[in-house]
Amino acid sequence: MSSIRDVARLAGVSHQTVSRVINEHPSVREGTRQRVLDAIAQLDYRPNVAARALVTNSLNLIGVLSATTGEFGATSSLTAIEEAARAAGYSVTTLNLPDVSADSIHAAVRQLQNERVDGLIALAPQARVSHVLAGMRADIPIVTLQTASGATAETLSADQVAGARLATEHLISLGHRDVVHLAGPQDWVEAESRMQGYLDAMLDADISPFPPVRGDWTADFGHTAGVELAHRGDMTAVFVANDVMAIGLIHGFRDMGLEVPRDVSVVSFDDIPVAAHVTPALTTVHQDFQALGRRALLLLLAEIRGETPPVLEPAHPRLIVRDSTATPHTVTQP
Amino acid sequence: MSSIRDVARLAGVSHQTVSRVINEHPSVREGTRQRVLDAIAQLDYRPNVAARALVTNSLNLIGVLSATTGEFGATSSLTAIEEAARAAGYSVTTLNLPDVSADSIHAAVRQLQNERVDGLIALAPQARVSHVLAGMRADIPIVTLQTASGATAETLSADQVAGARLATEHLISLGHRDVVHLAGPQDWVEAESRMQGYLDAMLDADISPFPPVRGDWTADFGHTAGVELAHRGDMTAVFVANDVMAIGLIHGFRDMGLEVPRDVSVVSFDDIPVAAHVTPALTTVHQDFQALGRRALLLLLAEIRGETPPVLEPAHPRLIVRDSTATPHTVTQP
DNA sequence: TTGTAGGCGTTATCAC
DNA sequence: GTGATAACGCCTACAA
Repeated sequence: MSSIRDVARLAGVSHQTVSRVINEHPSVREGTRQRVLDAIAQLDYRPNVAARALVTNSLNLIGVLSATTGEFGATSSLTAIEEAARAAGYSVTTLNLPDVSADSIHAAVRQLQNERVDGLIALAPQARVSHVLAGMRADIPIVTLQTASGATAETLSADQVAGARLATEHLISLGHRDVVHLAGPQDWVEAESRMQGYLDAMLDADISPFPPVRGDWTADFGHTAGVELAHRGDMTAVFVANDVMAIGLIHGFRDMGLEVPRDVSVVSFDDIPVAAHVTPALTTVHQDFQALGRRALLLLLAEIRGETPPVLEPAHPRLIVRDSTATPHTVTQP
Repeated sequence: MSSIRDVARLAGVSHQTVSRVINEHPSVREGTRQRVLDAIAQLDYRPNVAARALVTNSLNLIGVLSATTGEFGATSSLTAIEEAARAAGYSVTTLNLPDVSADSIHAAVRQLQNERVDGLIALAPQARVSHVLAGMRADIPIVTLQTASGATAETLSADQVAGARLATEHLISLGHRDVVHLAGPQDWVEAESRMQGYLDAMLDADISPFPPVRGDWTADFGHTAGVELAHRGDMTAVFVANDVMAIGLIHGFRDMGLEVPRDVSVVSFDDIPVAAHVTPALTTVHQDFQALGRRALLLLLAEIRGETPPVLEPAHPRLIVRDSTATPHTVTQP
């Protein structure tokens, strides 16, 4: 593997001139530049990132701390982050948290710092993670994605509350009053925001909300919840915090002889790729996870470069109405 | 940020001794070792990876070249790779291919080499990608994941053919003879293997197979195919190359008044998390994508270290029978 | 516009 | 067992 000096020798210049060409320094005569470029091509020379990092003190690397388990949203955001980062000349290293204890979070951040990342994006929707992060004051910029609470670190999210309100209001506008919320895990900021949107919508309509059912995002839990709610039988609609749980919920309902939307309406959140194809097709709130990822990266780069961060208005989720909602049974058959 | 010399000064030794302690060199007196360790802790010293990489010529970095679009399988494997790599002391950088042209593949490998990865795993199920990779002879080890064809590079995969055969034989054993295969894209090795399994099973049972329908893995395509196949109406069962397409297919069938499994049976591949909860619950072939990822990493590490690669027997997919299959209509109602 | 000197933080080599 | 010295490949600063 040839070095900058080999190129210099071949081009008949000093290694410093080669460095200038590589870094696009303006004061290099065009002829010299060409000779150097030729030599570079001829030797298939590639700058050594380690050597450069040693002196510039930056590897042009950003870290992603992920506490997700391959959900659709997180995966989409991650891909977007990676692409945007490379486009900006940074490479990306990902670290999956084994659990969300303060210890593993500390260890993970420490590890990423040891790897000399220039900044890091936390793809960690659990409130606890953002809190631990906020309380750590690592000496690199950190942007937390998909988290709504202000905390200390830079945070960013779609407007989950508005989306949830949209979903709930859709049910109410159809005539539902007995609307249950199947929520996400307590610790997740998104879960809280979506619940907030539900509560807001219910109270605005002068309906007293039910105590929410706490789920864990999985289809399996949704199924269990479906069976239980069918037993209770005191609601005509459910707002579910994500599509995957909704699919399980509908399954549970069916096992108990309840059909959606004939007997119960269901609205959920995310618009995963199969949402339009399951039976019934899901009425759901669509989010642009990729845009979210790109924006997180923009924010982080601004912080790394010490620029003033761009002003980013929150993304606006929108409701997609499909087959899982209808006017309530009791209303259509008085 | 303190350096090895700061530690040396504080511990009253030479920087070289500190280096020995860090690298667990045997010949350091225990007392000295402790003093150095204390100094390290006191200064919160962290080795500079760039400086180390400069002299060892390795960043302890492995690259993952991904040509997938967030499918369940690829995502699971990627996570497993990342975790296994970190456990082995390597960090991971991911590069998503914008497209699978030879140019982008070349550029991507080049980019990863510029980043000084010690080896790379291609999470690229398209045959073309493995071919381009095999023809490139980059000067770093490359392991290709989820690819069955031998090619030149190290490859690794679950036994897709066996899994597909299992699925098809299940249909045949139920009494189906008119079994259509909704395949994956032509270029994907997995798609080819699954088709091969279908063909094998059909021929073994002395049934002449249908020409397969080419899909693209998406639920949307599945839906289109469902509508078309319903028009044709010449089959009693479909073996679909993945669950997501199967969900779309069933949707398309339903739009045309065909119920699964009453009118048509469907078997698919992957066992994604919602497979058990959609209606009807999918009979499908389960694969352990995480194990696949871990094995890919094992193979790569062996190559990087110049060891003889471990002998890995292919993973054995298994069939999970749920509700989407039944005995054929024409047989149950003679 | 171009070249020379020095140093970034670490490991390897060879003394002692 | 420990230390001095020389790289590793590059960039910054300064000199020509």
